[in-house]
Amino acid sequence: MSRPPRARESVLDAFERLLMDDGERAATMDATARAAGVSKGGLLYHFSSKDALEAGLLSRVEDLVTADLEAMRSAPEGPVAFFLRTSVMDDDLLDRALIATSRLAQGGHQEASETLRRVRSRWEDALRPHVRDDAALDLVLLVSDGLYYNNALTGTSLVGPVPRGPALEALIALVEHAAHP
Amino acid sequence: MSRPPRARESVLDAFERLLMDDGERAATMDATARAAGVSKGGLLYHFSSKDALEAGLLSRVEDLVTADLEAMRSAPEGPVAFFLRTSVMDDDLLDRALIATSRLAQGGHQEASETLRRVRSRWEDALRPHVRDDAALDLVLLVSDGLYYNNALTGTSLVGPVPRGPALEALIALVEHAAHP
DNA sequence: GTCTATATACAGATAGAC
DNA sequence: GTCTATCTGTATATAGAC
Repeated sequence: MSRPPRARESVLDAFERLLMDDGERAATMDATARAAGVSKGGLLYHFSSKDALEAGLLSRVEDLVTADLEAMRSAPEGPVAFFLRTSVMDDDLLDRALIATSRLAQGGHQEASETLRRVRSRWEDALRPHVRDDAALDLVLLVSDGLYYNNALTGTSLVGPVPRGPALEALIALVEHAAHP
Repeated sequence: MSRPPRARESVLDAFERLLMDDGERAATMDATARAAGVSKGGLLYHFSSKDALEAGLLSRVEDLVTADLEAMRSAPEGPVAFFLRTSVMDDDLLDRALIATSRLAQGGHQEASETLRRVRSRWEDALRPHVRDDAALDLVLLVSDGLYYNNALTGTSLVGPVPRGPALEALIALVEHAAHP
């Protein structure tokens, strides 16, 4: 399990950022290389094709979700509240990777869609024991999806319609009350 | 208030469909013309640039939302249940236009993002009198966003993770119970 | 109103120097 | 490992025939 080269990670970071901020169309090899501070040839040494670059992003997502599930299991406030709270984007590694992946998926990228489905199903399995029934599980997941969707729309910028602070706490309390067994 | 030319509408339909099914990148002028059964020159007669084509989609969305708000006001089951039920994609005119618009928005299209924000705010205003408080309003809107997000991901295809039939009824009941004044 | 032909720009990818 | 130069395909847009 070797640590990946630093330049490779910078390229992935830049690719994510471009997908988030400007969308799939703007996230070209050229723009990614420029944003990462390498030449196109340099990028192509680490990722020999656009497909390889995209695959790199997807595998990063899976790793980050594994870590997130671990944190969720041991969260003092409980998995449901933890899950909802961390669905409000904090610009952390997982949030960025997930939004970038959903940009790819919405661009028709088959494997990106499958990755998102698989990720959602892993969360589903982790949350199921902590909610009353299937409707409650749907509720929790859909609220989380809604939060991600809004975060993805506003990109990294400004204030969106996503509840924060006391409004977020009230929302979590409401969902918890509706969802708990 | 003249009826728009039929060819123009076909072009918009094709553009929507391409955005939904294959994403922003695939929704080129060329592909749109081909799918609408006209030549590129023919398309450019109706929409003199890509910007004009995108603007045509956005103005269609606003019109459809106006009609939807009218229907929501007079829905027998009440605005909240109507809103949630129609957030599960039925492949109707509004659903298609909205998903296509969100593809544009996620491609970095500024006016598309603004249109979606404006639309969301119109729904917000229509729903506010029918829910208990702000947290309940957030809940209803976020569940709807979550439904749209999942519909948008699975595109027009197959079964996604979106609840249907009895599962949808259970979800609506749960949200109604949590949200009603 | 709708077509073909073409100009210009930029995408992904290859070759090979350093 | 990283660079420059270049090939090939395709996107938007223009010009002008029918």
